[in-house]
Amino acid sequence: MGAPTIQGVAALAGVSTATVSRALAGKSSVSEATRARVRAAATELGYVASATASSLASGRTRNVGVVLPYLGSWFYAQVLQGCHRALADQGYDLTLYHLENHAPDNKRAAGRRQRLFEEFLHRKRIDGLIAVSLELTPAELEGLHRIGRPLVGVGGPLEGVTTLSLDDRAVARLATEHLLSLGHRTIAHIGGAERFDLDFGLPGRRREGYEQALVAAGVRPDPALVRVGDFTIQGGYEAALQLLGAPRSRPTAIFAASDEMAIGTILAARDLGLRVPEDLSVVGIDGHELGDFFGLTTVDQFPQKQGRLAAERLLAELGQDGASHVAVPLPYELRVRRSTAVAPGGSA
Amino acid sequence: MGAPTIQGVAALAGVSTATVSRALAGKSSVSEATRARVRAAATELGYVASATASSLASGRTRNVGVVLPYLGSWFYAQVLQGCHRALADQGYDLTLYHLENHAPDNKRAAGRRQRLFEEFLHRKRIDGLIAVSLELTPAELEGLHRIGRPLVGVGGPLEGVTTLSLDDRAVARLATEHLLSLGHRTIAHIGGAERFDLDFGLPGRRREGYEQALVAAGVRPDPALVRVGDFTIQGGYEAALQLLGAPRSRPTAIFAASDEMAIGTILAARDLGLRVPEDLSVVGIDGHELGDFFGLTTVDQFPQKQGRLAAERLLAELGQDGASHVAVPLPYELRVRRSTAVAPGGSA
DNA sequence: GTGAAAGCGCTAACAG
DNA sequence: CTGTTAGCGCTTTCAC
Repeated sequence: MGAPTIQGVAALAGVSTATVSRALAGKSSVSEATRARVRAAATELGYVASATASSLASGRTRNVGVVLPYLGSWFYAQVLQGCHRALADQGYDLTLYHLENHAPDNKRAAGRRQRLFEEFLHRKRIDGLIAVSLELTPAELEGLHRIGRPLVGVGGPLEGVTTLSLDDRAVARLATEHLLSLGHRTIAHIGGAERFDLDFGLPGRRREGYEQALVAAGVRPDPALVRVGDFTIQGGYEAALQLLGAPRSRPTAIFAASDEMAIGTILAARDLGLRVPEDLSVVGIDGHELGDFFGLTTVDQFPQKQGRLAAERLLAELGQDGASHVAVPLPYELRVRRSTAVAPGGSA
Repeated sequence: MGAPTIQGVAALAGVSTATVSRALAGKSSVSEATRARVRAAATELGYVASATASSLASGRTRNVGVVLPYLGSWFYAQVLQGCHRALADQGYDLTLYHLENHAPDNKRAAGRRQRLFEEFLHRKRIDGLIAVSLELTPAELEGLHRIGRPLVGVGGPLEGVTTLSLDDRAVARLATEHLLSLGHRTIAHIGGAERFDLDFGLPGRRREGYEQALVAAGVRPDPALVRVGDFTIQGGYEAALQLLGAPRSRPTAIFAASDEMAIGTILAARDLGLRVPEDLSVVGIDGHELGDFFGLTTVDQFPQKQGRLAAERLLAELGQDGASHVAVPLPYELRVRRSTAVAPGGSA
């Protein structure tokens, strides 16, 4: 007994296969009576249309690919979850393409990556693609366009691609202005090293926003107050130890470019016997789930919503045929918790 | 210009489409000379076989589904990553089916879940399925079998399904014995509440292992030393506060059923002014990435490897036709770091 | 070794 | 509103 086919349903309902197809696809050109009979037959047989056959015949797969780095990080998992839900609600499957951490000398990872852009993505299994935080080589970008399907990027500008992106400078300014408004003047920053194949210069833009806010407030940016972390708790911890260990120029506030680094900062402060926020204010970026537990003030960027918006955008482009290729700004919001307060001895 | 088809390759190579198919599929019945010509033609045209057409014709999709809960948690993301890599290395795509958190009154989530088991999984888009930590209703399980494809479970026994599972009792015994061997006698446990639709009684089994180890060492289990958390840092923190706040019967060691709860325990101890490990030893389960930072002693269960093993198992079942339906034990290993030490005033 | 031909199960004109 | 008729782009007998 193979699985039921459209033929079986047609026979049972006493109509042609074309009618079954139309009825089940919800086309308007089917009488309600017929549709009901077809539905009943389909249910009775437990019929579900074969995606492969349907795809081949129609040219639509009802499947979307998502290319994503760092599956292990909370942030990207949230984005993925947002994509998944939005797609599933529209009946779409999601095929996951994970891009591994890019160690330059890792041959195997490089091979996997190449195979992704040259083989997997070209199998016509997907109607469209969502690319999250990808910095691509020209060859890879060309490969992406060559698949000839709508493409939506999240988090970085891709040549000729609709992209949802966060205004990193504005976010960093907002975080820094929050600290300034509390009277802080010695504000340190833990950012990220500029890597080659990721982030689209994100660390740089956040640092710029930080400096812009300082300058606008008449505070002179001090390079000694800037450290780089690797966006992990540990990285933030270590950078914060350096910053807070300096006896002379210890900052009264630290703005970290990610919540995980901010949490590392809070832990470092504790280990040094500093109280947060009495002795040190800390603010991060992301809206990480742990932020609540640590009382972390942050600029939330709603990662799950980013995934949802990307999926909705892509589905829209699949619906109408004209791709727009616009840049869409992503929402963000300052979320004040217990890790920030008026500067010691200062006044707001 | 549509994408190149097998026809174009055949024409360019001067052979039939059948030969192109065979040559590219690596069948032995093609002369090396022909194969080389076909390869060259395919490369020249940038030809990649359409997965949908190939699937329809052959009945094999080269795609595997992964059903997974809690995408947001580090642990499951690791499992997924392990699956993905193993599958991709064999040329398989991975279609992700995320099962949302099961709030009993959440109609939308329940609807999504039902649709998954009755529609998405039956579209013949996948050759097989990996089910991670799913506790299913009989109807859902029946639905899974009805798709008529190989099935591999991770983390819980599914009726008539090959399952990779951790010996939770043994793991809990190992963790507890580690503490006992350091001279601890007042050992508390932070476990999980038994939920209805998940975990296969995992919290219960871990608690049993804990009690077995105690009894074997001549220590009488004390229900007052057991608290439930929700497997998060926050949950562990709160449970630990309760445990450590009791002035009379404060434990010298805490065994948490997950690393995240163990980390919460460490943070709670710090907030109470207790030193780890001098005043309190802490051990967890998982092998969480944060364990290193916090110096957490744990029983590692290699989640990424779990995903890889599941994928390899499934691919094996796809290769040979006979499903085995055996239970495969998962590896684990005690990993001693700085959070455990000899009991205060005791001796090992 | 290679080619011809028959589908895989569905959708999409085109008629009526 | 419904049926008939071609395929979608491959894989796979079955011949040669």
